[in-house]
Amino acid sequence: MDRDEADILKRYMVDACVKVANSYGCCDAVGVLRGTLFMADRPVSMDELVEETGYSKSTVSSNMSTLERMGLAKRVIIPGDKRYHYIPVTDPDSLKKEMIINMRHEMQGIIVAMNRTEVDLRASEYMSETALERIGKARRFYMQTDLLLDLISQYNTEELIVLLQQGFPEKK
Amino acid sequence: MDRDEADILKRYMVDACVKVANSYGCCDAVGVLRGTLFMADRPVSMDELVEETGYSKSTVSSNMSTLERMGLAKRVIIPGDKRYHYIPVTDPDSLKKEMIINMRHEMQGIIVAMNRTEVDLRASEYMSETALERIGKARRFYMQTDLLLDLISQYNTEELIVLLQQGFPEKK
DNA sequence: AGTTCTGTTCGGAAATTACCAAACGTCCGG
DNA sequence: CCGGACGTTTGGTAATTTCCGAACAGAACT
Repeated sequence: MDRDEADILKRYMVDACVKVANSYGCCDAVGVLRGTLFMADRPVSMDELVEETGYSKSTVSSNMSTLERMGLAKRVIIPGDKRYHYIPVTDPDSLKKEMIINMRHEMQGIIVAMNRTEVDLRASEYMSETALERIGKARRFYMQTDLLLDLISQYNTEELIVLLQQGFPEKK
Repeated sequence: MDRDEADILKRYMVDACVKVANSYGCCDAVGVLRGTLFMADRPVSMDELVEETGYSKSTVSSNMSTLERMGLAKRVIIPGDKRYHYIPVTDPDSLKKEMIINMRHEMQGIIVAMNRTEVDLRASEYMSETALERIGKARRFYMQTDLLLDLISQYNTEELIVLLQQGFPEKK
């Protein structure tokens, strides 16, 4: 297969991955690399990624590191080849786990901030009831969401779908 | 309450909001404004936001628009005042809805890309079985997740927690 | 009509980021 | 101990983004 053909085949995935990457504040290269990796039919070495994406070696190196950190790519060892090779992470459980970890991290950051703010507020002579109440309400939301995410992480997606589709036992 | 006192009180929330904003690829100003708005004990006009954040009017204007677009702030009308006033969105249902919409949007973008890629792949003379299989597997994951998000959006958080905590009826 | 008080948009300056090429460190096989 | 193949880190540059001030447009009031 020639380069042009490969580029045409992967363009939609690359575009979609770039959009996702951007929505998380990552640069285009992360998306391009993710899409390219996804469309490869075998583990890909760094030079091949350089070749296929047109980015420099250093750009590929650093952005593959971020993809790895995000849990979207993994290094594998090819016997008889001392270079690293990358494969995309497509395993549903890993992807789901990664998504949930990220979301919980966000929740927990906000919860910690709210706790600290509440302490400050109560110590302040200008203690605002409105602010305290708002913090209480919002914190309850974030803590509930965090708990929900924890529960969700204990089931796999199929189980969750079944559970939610059957819903509550009918109350007569 | 003087400015310094207010700044101390809101610092944790501002920091946390900036972090969240950055993780979504937004600039600091979005986070600062969100945190400031959250800590206000009444609807805030744009000049007050200018005053409290130190950003210029134009910066506040454009970034408040993005906060509104993200569903994190809302404009309200104060009778007898022709200026706009902002309030933070803290309603759990709205926040949850917004989160789910964003995630589903991401899922659907990838699904569309995969569908198009599959068409291309099947039409290609170099049709890669590996790629086809990977797309099938991944698409199933994204479609399932999308369905799950849809189901999740039909319950409120309390209901979901109860449902998942009781789990499946014990099978003897 | 004109005036004043809004908020948005525009153009440019400053700061930040993405990217590349080259230098560097490291690991292996001789 | 020495080359050679790899991947990472660094320094500089080009491009992008952020932000501000000024110009602008729209109400509401006189």
